[in-house]
Amino acid sequence: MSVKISMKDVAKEAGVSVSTVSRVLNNGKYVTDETKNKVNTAVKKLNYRPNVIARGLRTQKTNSVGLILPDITNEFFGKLAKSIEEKLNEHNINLLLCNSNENPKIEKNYIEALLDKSVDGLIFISSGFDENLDLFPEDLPVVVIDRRPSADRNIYFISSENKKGGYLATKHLIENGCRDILMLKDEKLVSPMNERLLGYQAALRDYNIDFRPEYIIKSKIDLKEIKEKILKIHNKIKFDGIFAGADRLAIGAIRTLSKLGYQIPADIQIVGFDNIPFAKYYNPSITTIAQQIDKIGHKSAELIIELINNKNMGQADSFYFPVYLIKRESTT
Amino acid sequence: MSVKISMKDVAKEAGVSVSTVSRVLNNGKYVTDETKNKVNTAVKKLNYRPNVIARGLRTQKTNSVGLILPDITNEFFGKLAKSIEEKLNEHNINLLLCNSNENPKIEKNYIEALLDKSVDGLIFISSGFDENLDLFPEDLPVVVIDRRPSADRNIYFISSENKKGGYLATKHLIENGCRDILMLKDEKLVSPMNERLLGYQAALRDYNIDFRPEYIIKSKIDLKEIKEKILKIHNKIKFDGIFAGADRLAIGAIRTLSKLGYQIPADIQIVGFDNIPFAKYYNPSITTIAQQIDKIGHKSAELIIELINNKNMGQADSFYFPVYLIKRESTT
DNA sequence: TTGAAAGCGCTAACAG
DNA sequence: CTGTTAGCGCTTTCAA
Repeated sequence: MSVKISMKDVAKEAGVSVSTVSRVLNNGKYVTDETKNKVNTAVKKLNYRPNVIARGLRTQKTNSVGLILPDITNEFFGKLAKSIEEKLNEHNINLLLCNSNENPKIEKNYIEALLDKSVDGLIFISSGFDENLDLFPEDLPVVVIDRRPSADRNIYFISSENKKGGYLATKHLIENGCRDILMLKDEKLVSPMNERLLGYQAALRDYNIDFRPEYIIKSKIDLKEIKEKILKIHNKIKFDGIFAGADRLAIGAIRTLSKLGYQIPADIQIVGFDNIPFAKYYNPSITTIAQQIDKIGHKSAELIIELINNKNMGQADSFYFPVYLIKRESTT
Repeated sequence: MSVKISMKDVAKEAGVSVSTVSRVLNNGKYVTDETKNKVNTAVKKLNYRPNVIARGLRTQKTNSVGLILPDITNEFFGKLAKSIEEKLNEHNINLLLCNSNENPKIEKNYIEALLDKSVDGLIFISSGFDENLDLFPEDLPVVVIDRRPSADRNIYFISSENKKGGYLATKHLIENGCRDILMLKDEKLVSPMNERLLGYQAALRDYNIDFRPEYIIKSKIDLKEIKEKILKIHNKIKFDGIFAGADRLAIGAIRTLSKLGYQIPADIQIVGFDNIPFAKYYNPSITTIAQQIDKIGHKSAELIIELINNKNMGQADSFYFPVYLIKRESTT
């Protein structure tokens, strides 16, 4: 079975020329039903499958899209990847997935590899090193998600209403009686977390609570590191509420504080961000800000497809998806 | 910048022929250092990058490997994908990732798409529908992970010592005093869970405890479904220990039982499987059987590379990686 | 050591 | 409506 069948074989079998076979396979315009049948029969009989490499060489299209993201094991990116892939698959577009591991060097290699592979478009979640954006050719369809490029590039961007999320979380804590509210965030300079921080600050301001920089706790989004940070500050700073910029941070915090003897939410209330599946099943379950990951993923896929089919869409747009608070046991 | 540079341009710039350029780029054999220099200079100057599509058409190699797995948002598969990708990346091989979503139909489409793309090899985690294995051409390098194909195919297979894991978990519970031990497993007929079940049964036998089929609780690996199952049986069946075939199942069970008022581990002890990152940070932290996912991933990648480079490796092997128990708070 | 030329499998003018 | 032909960019004989 392993002998490769080409269009030539089909053409011979059907008694027509290769171009006719090609026509039938591609759109069927200008072909009699009879020839069409002959060709289709031959295709079936020989079990012919077009060689997409050859087609790609000729058409300069590969029907593939690259996705570069920082870490597939992070449930946010994992779900995003899944929903993007789902949508692309509906359109018979393949996804080339690349983990940059938050490493600009690896990210650069991947961008180049994907360009070499002639992907039709690129969906990009930055590791935070904006210079890599310069690697994209002008005419390559690109959609950036989640982490906004700081430079004033004319680029499509999709994310959640992060600032609003930070505001909602903080407001919820304040209205529940918290006055000394920590924020847990990552260390990135440019990231959705900074928007969340802005929301946090805005809420404090609206409720006439002073913002204190030492209440911002920075940590990688890593259970172990956040544990160490909490241990380090819990008896130096007095606090009755925590806005964690990611559910992972919330989990690390809850676990650590519980071990220290604090009651959640009686002593300390906590709000997370992302609504990862475990948030609902943690002990206690975690109040969190939900992002509509599926919508973001599907929109990205749809947008990249649109850009591929119609490269001149003019001024690039940004899209921000709504977030909402889900009340659970970690707040009163 | 967006004008595509081809070998022709480089040849012209360097004042040599395309075949010489090709030689320099590929191995540099039979070329004077002088010509080599001229070519390399031209390559740099023009910022030339070879067109991998054209090369693929010519050489029938694509330097890419397909990975089909059931669900990237499952942390086990996510980590696996990451470690596979890592290793392949070291060898400049690209990974085409496909989510079958546990759906044989989608899986079939992906297999065909990957074959069409002329991937050099395929790493495969089955959705459980063995017929799809028949789609692989005889001469395609294939490595199957985790879910063993039932048929007697001559195929490379890699997984953990699942039976031993089930044994260790159950033994631990028994030695901690449990006598009525539930096992939580998925509903798949062919899967690592069945090996784990065998280990569970073996341990019961070794300790002279009767195996009772009604103590096997079947559920999708889904927090919500396991919750429903637990609610349904907790006052029908008396039990003092649970071996959960996956940490997700353990989490669903712990959460549900806690809400019902049971103390973990005082009333009921629980052992999970996989050692997902959250296992350590759950409340209570979860005793679990750890798989060496990185080793499995790296081995798969190395193996597929070997198979690609040397297709006739004769009789296919199987590899089983050790597992071990990590003691945490969910058992005494 | 180098160059000319064929051809991988396909699509897209162009001619008929 | 169909066939002939050129050529996408590269590698690989073959001849020089």
